[in-house]
Amino acid sequence: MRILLVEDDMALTSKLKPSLQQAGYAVELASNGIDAEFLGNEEAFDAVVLDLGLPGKPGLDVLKSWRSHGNSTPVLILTARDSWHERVDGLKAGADDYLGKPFHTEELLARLQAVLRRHYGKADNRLMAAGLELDPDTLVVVDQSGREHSLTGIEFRLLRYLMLNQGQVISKTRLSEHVYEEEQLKDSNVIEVYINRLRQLLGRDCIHTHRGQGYRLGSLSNPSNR
Amino acid sequence: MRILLVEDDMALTSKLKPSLQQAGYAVELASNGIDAEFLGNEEAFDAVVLDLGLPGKPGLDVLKSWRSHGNSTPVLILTARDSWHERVDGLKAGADDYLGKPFHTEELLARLQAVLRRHYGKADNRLMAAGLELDPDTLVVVDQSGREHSLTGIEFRLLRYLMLNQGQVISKTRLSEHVYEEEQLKDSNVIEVYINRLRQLLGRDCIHTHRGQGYRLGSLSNPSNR
DNA sequence: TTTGGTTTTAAGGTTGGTTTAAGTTAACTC
DNA sequence: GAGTTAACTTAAACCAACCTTAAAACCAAA
Repeated sequence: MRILLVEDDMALTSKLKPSLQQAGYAVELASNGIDAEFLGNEEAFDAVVLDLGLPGKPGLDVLKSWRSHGNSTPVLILTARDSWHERVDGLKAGADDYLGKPFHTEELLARLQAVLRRHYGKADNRLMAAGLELDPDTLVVVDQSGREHSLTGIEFRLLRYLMLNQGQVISKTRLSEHVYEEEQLKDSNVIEVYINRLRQLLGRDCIHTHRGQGYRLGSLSNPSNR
Repeated sequence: MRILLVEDDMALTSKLKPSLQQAGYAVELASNGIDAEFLGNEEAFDAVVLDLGLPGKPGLDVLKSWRSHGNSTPVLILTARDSWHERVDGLKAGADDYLGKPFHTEELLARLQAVLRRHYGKADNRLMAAGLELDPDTLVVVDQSGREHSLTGIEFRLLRYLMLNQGQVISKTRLSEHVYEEEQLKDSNVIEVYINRLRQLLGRDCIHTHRGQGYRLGSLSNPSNR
C-alpha cells in the first residue's frame, strides 16, 4: 500500500511517517500544495492523507484538481478540530473521510484503514496481539479463554496502545499521553487504576509490571538475545 | 445492470462512480448534454442518473429528446435541493424519480434500486437486522414481536443507518451526519430524543448505549458481562 | 388561517465512566 | 530487617453524558 502524506508541519510529519511505515505502508511526502498536486496527478497512490492548511496552494484546491483529473484515490483530510464547514467543504470536494486535529496516531491509522477498506472492499480491522482480539467497531475484546468483554473509552484506548506495542515496556507517561487528547497527569493514579481493571477482565498475568519503567503486554519482544 | 451517469461535476463523478461500481453496476459516463443525448439514444442502459445542471444542452431537453425517441429507460434526476419546479418539470418530462443535492451516496443507491425495481418489477429491498425488518418504500418497520410501526423521516434514516451498521458502535456525530444532508448539530440533543423514540417503539433493549462512544443496534455474539 | 403532524429546543433528573483519595502490599536499598 | 518508594486495590465522589418529558417551533396541507 502506497500512501501520499501531504503535511507541512515537520513535527507532525516526523511523527506520522514512521508510524505509517511501521503499519506497513510505503510513504511518500509532500510539504506544500504545488508538490502535492503534481505528485497526486503523476503517480499512483492507494490513498492520500491531506492536511488542508497548506502553503503554496490550498488543500481543497489540490483535492479538487485531482478529482477533476479523474483521480478517485481515497483521500483522508486533516482539519482543525472544530472547523465544521471545512469538513463539509472537504467532503463536497470529494474527500472520503476527515479527522480533526489534534488526533492520536492510532486514530489516523484506524481511519485510514477504514477508508481503504470502504474503497477497495477490504477485510475487517480487528487487532490481534498476545492472545487477545480487539474490535474497534464494537469496542469488544475477546480474551484467551474466548470470553467477550465490552470496554469503555479509556479501557479501549489503553488496551489498544498496549496491543499495538505488544512485548514492549511502555511508561505510564506515554500511556496517558495516548489515552488522553491533551496530556495532563500531574500526580494521578488513573493508569494504575485502569491497568488493574484490565487485569481483572483479562487475567492477572496478561499485563506485566516493570517497576519504575512501565507496563508490558505479552511476552518480551526480543527473546533471542540480551 | 448498466447505468449511464450524466454529471459534469468531476468531484461528484469521481465519488459516485466507484460507489455505483461497488454496488454492482457497470457505469458509463457523460459529462455534457450532447454526449448524454447521443449515448442515451444509441446504447441500451438499464437506468440513467441525470444531473439537470449540464453544459452543452439542458438536462431536461436531453430527457425530453430520449422520451420522444421512444426510449423509456428509467431516469433518476439530480436537482438543486430546493428547486421545486425543476423537479416538477423533470417528472413531467418523464423522469421516474428525483434526488435533491447534496445527498448521501447511500440515498442515491437506494433510490436507484427503487426506480429499477418499480420499472422492472424486481425483488423488494427490505432491510433486515437485529430481528427487525425495515421497508424503505413504506417507511414501516416490523419489530421482534411482529408489530408494525410506521416511521417519520428522521426515525427512518436513523434506524436505517443503525441497521446497516448493526452490531457496531456509532457515534452521535456520525449518526447526525447521516440523518441530515448538511451536518449541523452544535449542542442539540435531537439524536438522543430520537433514540428514545425508537426505543419506545422497538423495545428498550434494542439499542444499547456506550457512554461517550455512541450507540449500537443488536446484541454481541457472546454476551458475557456488563 | 387553521390544523395535524414532525422536528427541535429546553429543562431537570439520572447514571455510570472517570477521577480522587486513602490504606495496603510488594519491591528495592542499605 | 528496617526504611523507603512504587505500585496495587478499593471505594466513594464527581460531573459530563445521557434520558425523559413536555412544550415550542416549524411546515405542509386543507
